[in-house]
Amino acid sequence: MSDKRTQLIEATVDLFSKEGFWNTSTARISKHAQVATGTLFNYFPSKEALIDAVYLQLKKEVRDFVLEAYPERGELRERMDHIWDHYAMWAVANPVRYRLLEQLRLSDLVSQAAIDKMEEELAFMFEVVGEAHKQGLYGKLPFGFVSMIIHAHLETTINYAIAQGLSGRKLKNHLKLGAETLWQGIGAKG
Amino acid sequence: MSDKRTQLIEATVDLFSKEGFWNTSTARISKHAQVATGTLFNYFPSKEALIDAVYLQLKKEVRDFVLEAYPERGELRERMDHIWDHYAMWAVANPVRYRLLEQLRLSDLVSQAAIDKMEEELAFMFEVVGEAHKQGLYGKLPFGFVSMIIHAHLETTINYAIAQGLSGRKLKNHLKLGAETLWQGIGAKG
DNA sequence: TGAAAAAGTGACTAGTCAGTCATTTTACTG
DNA sequence: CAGTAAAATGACTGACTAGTCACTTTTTCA
Repeated sequence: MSDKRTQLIEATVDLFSKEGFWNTSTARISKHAQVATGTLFNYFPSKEALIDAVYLQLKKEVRDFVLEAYPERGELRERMDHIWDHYAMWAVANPVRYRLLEQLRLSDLVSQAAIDKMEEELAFMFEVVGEAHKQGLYGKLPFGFVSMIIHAHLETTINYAIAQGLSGRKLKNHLKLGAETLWQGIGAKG
Repeated sequence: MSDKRTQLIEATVDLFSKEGFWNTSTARISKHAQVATGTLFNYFPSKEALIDAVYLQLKKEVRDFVLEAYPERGELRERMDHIWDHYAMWAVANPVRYRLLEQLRLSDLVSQAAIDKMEEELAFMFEVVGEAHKQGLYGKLPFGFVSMIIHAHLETTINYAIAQGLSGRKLKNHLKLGAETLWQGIGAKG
């Protein structure tokens, strides 16, 4: 991975976060990366390709963090908790990158190819949700609905933690509270 | 309210939904509204003012729908259910407008003044959340966290209903299920 | 009816954009 | 060193942008 490529991606993350996608021209990115405008297009054939690369880079960072010490062969609940905690901790430790990732996800700027590629690499996360469903942990709720609830609730838990600037033990407690609220809500009754 | 003003707002809603904000120029909006480019700027001093007007128009539509037959003096739970159901039903009946509203909310394109103005007009919705908090309905959860959860969960409930194309009795049942899940999750224990 | 006001028009301006390409600089090889 | 390939450069292009303004058409009302 070339040095200039990394510089360009980091400059893009920085400017997108500070100014938003739409106020960030390729010229500004090049300048910020201390590189000529043409050089950007030596590394990325188009602005869209650069955005894809930024998206994939950030997703890769999350995945790597979540997979650190991941209990591959542990109990379902243990794996779920690991993902929940690590995903949230990465987000809280990297709020700028997390926000950018969320914005990119909703923006239509990332190509379907890039999204597909990353969903493949994050498959292990979706698997645990499916596994829990098979074990009947969700009661009568439809699977698709539960998936959406889990995702939204994790996002909300993260957003609150970032807004409150939680860290350390307070963060741990909040994440636990968030998870409890979720399970209490979607858990099978009785 | 002038006819051309309405045409321009509707054309903007239409193009923003179809093409996104950033691929929609004032020239295209004018053309779509069958009006000259200059006419747009007779009605709105700038593109931003037009976007504000679109935002306020959509919010007004939601508010009017929610306030229809609103049980102003009813029990807290009755009022909450009314808001929950009507907000969601508007969204499901107007998915394009709902999506645009959500996107605008996250986009930084709407001026703070417009946001403030609308929050004032939607104050009655926030009040019920606060009232429920005072009655201790949320148990040990912090108020700010509960507010975010309620909002996110309503959004999720709506998104699932739209994705599944629910309507009629199926929609009613789904909304009830969504509300139950929420209360089961955030409700005070014991 | 006629004159003044209001509403509507679209060619135009000044500026921005993504992307190109002829040229220069750097890195490598023998 | 020389010779060559690869990398980097930045002035430039054509397409597009929000917004303007001198002008035309329509509406109003005495």
